[in-house]
Amino acid sequence: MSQETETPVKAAAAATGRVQDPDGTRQNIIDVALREFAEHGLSGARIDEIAAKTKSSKRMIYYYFGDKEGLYLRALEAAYSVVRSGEAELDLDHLSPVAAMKRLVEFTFDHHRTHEAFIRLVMIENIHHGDYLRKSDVIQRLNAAAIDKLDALYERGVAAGDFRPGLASIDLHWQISALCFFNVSNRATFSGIFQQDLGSEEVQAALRGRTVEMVLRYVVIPERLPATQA
Amino acid sequence: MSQETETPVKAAAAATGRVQDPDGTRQNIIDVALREFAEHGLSGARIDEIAAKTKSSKRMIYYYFGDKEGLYLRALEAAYSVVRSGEAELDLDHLSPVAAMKRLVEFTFDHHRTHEAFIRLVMIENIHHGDYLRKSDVIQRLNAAAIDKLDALYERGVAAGDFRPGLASIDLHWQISALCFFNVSNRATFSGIFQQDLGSEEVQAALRGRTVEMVLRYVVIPERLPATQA
Amino acid sequence: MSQETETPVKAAAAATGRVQDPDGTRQNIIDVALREFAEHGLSGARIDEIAAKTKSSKRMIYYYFGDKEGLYLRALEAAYSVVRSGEAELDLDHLSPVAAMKRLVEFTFDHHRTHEAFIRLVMIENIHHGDYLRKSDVIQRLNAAAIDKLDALYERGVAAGDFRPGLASIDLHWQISALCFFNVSNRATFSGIFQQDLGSEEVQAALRGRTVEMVLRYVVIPERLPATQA
Amino acid sequence: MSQETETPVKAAAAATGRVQDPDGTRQNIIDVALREFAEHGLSGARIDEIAAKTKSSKRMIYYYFGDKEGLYLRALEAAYSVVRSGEAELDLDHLSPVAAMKRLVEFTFDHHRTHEAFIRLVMIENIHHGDYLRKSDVIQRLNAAAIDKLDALYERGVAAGDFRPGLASIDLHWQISALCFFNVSNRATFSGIFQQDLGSEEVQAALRGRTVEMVLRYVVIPERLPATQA
DNA sequence: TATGAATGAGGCTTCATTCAT
DNA sequence: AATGAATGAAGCCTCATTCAT
Repeated sequence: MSQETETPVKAAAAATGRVQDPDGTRQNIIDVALREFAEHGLSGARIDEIAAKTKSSKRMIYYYFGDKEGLYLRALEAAYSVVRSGEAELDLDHLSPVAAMKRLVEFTFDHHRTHEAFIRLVMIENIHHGDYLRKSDVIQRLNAAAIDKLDALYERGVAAGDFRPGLASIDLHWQISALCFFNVSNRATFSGIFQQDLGSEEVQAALRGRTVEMVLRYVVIPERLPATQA
Repeated sequence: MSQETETPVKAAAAATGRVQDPDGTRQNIIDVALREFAEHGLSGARIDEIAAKTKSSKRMIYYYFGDKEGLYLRALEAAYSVVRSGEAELDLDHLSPVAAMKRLVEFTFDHHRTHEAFIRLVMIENIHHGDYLRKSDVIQRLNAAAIDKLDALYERGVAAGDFRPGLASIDLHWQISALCFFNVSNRATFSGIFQQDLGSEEVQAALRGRTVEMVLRYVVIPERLPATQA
Repeated sequence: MSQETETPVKAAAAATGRVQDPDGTRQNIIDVALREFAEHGLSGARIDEIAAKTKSSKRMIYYYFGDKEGLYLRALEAAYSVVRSGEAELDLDHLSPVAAMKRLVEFTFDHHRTHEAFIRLVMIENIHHGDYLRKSDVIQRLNAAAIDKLDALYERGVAAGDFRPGLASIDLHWQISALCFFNVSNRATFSGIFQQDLGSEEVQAALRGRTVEMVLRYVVIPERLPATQA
Repeated sequence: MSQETETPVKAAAAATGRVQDPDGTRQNIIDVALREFAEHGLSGARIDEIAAKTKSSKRMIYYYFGDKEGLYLRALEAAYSVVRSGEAELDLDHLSPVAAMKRLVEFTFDHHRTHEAFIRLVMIENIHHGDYLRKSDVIQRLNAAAIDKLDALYERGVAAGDFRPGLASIDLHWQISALCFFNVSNRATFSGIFQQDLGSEEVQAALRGRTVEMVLRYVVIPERLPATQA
């Protein structure tokens, strides 16, 4: 989250331990804040606690972010930014449409699962009715290209005769997201109610498989389904 | 949520003019608390605000519920209780397996959609890692029978040759829940990012249809799918 | 400023030293706040300092007055209230118009001089462009009758042929106020610049005499001026 | 307030593009500080705000003035300096004593009215018991000659038989100041209480006329009063 | 001479909770 | 059973000031 590029200033900072390094200070605060807000929510997080876990001070939080809400917004943006940049690494072009779709769903499932802080921030943001997300130009821009990959893949699959025509990729995105998001967001209550730990590797592998299956059965023409799904 | 039944105590209370209705007072507090916790979260909700919206006073909250967390737990239980009792009214036995499954998904979709406070409380509870839910015997009991209906239906469908065998009803429940829950829980951010209001009647109707379709394609044997889904 | 009427509750409060006494608590806070705001201004006064000098706590300030500005407003109202009720004791009817006018000016001069906290609060309020005063219904009401006495006196004097006709009592009030107010409000800088202490009894007596003389020469017909002023 | 005169240094600064104009920087800071202190008081004014409105930076304020109080003192001195130098332009010698006195009062009235920032700083300084003024040699010197003009005029008027003998010019100065100062300093509260705007041109003209009248009636022998005042 | 980054102390306010009646 | 008054701890935020470059 904080890929530092080596500069003289930062080198000095690293050496002495406490020299001026605006970007480093900012990023460090955001990193800590992201974790704290993800863990405790906007009202539950404590500025004092965030400051304490930071390399700098409470005062600097206000210096750079104005107030608690300003910091929360930057943390939210950082979370989206990290996740989206991770998604960019996914390469589907060399796979057949069906294999690519399988890969996409698996990737999304794993990606959500390994970015719990992001999931929790999105939950928290929804509790706040999306008020902060709506204020952020950054997030708007980041997500503009979020479904481009899926869109291209779907068109390719339809052209190849593998996918059912007539679906909208934003709807597909919604469905994939729902399953992958819920797996992380509601694990605690679901596990609690049905008295079983959904977080274990075996259960997760099974859930992942069923999620892939569900999406493929929805999108792929029955005859083109892989044998394991038939 | 607070259907009052006439009791001697309440009659007396009404007669003397003094409000002496323990159960009514308790229930009224819970009703208010449920709304406030659903809106603002556990740390975001304010005891003062809850008390002010109550027919009684802050002192009574502590008298009946001990502290803020105690009140939150009761509100959470009340939310689950209301939702589960609503589900009990669903009658699937007179429908064919496929029609019944369609009905079940539609019901779940609508039920979640019309019980936003419940959804939000579950989100909040997940933010708290399910700590309070785990403490509650009431919720455990309530949910024990939550998937009985689905279980019975699935068995009936398999026996009739309509459903694929080999699925676990708890998994089906997970998948249906994921789609229906996400529809409410993440509407704000999803709408925000893709710049369209997912809450409108038309969009909701479409989402509902696709959710049904996704489940049916997953469960029902292709040949037995209704024409509209083929 | 805090005329307490003996009640059982207050008797108990006085006995134990710290029992519930809302009015007493409120009044005590206002008394302290009035002094602190008069001494340091709105931004200069410290809530902590006010609370420390109070019989109760910082928390009670917010309980009763909401915030610092709310407390300031009540202190301002209290200051006006005290001054106006003091003025009510002045009885001019048994004196001749000229003697009464002399008496009125002397009274105003002394009254301002002995209510320095009030003067300072009014200065402070003027620094704030009268924003708080304008919000206060209480002050508006209090001052409605502020110049009634002067008005009646002036009319009587004109009718008796002692006073010049054609003056407006609000203008007279303005002039008397200016001289008596300035005596207190600007004493520090005036003394500082001209290197003499204007606060001594002798200088004050002289200033008072000249103030009376200035007003009488302005209002009274020359022939009717008392010998000492001629 | 900051009439810049061309100097070699400034020329160089303009040439190189780098701002290197100590006096200009200092004066600019004082100008801004004067306005801010006048508007918000010593404790109410913000160093950050002053710095922001300055052409230079916060660091320069500390470099030139040491601390906030040092800056306030220089601003106070600047305010007195500006006002006194304005007064120097008043020429009374070519007028008759009575006309000159009228002119002096009118001038003072207008001068105060058009230098509200000065008036407010004096109010603020009085709130601080004149502590800073007393520290300033500059102000002491400036004001030494403040009443010389009035003194000379009064002596001339007495010699001409126009003015009453036996008055002290410092007392006259006090009275004139009181009326002219109050007109500005207490306009907000006076307007607020009597629900009329004292700042309008008409009302100000009337107040000015009455102030002149009051002073003339106090100083001038009745027979020598101008017809309009009789 | 000049600047942006950094700071510690202290300011105002809010919170869940308890007390006295 | 019920109420308004009271509280201590802790929360968010701001201030004048200094440091590193």
